[in-house]
Amino acid sequence: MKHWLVKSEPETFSWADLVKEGVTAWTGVRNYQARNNLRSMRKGDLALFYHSGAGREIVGVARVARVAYPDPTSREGDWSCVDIAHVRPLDRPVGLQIIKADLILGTMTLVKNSRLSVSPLTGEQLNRVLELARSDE
DNA sequence: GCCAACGTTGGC
DNA sequence: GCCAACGTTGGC
Repeated sequence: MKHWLVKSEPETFSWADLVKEGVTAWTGVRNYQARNNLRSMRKGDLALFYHSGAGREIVGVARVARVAYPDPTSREGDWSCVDIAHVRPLDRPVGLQIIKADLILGTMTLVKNSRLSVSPLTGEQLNRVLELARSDE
């Protein structure tokens, strides 16, 4: 199974919005690399949910509920979206500063290319985030 | 609010 | 095909 990180400005679409909706169409991606990542997703893949801008932290775990299909919000161009389902919040959000300072997480695509809205995660990175999210230190 | 990084566009 | 100009994103 592959793992992912998806990113959204909380003012636009927040974790709370996802919790409220349960499942949402992850539309509006207009970047080829991000689109190709969407198309590589398989049903059931886990995706960490990151708040960019205000927040700058990973706040929850989501799951791919439907594989890529044509983005209904796209009027031209070859764009895709997937459906994302809420799974559970992190006990403790993992902030960008923590991520950058961490040996394992420092190599995340989020750090290297902060603009990419859909990026892959290694299993090691996913597990590390979940570990830090439940740590009390 | 500023600026760096990145992607896209268009002139040549 | 190259590269300068521009727009967007996101961290600070």
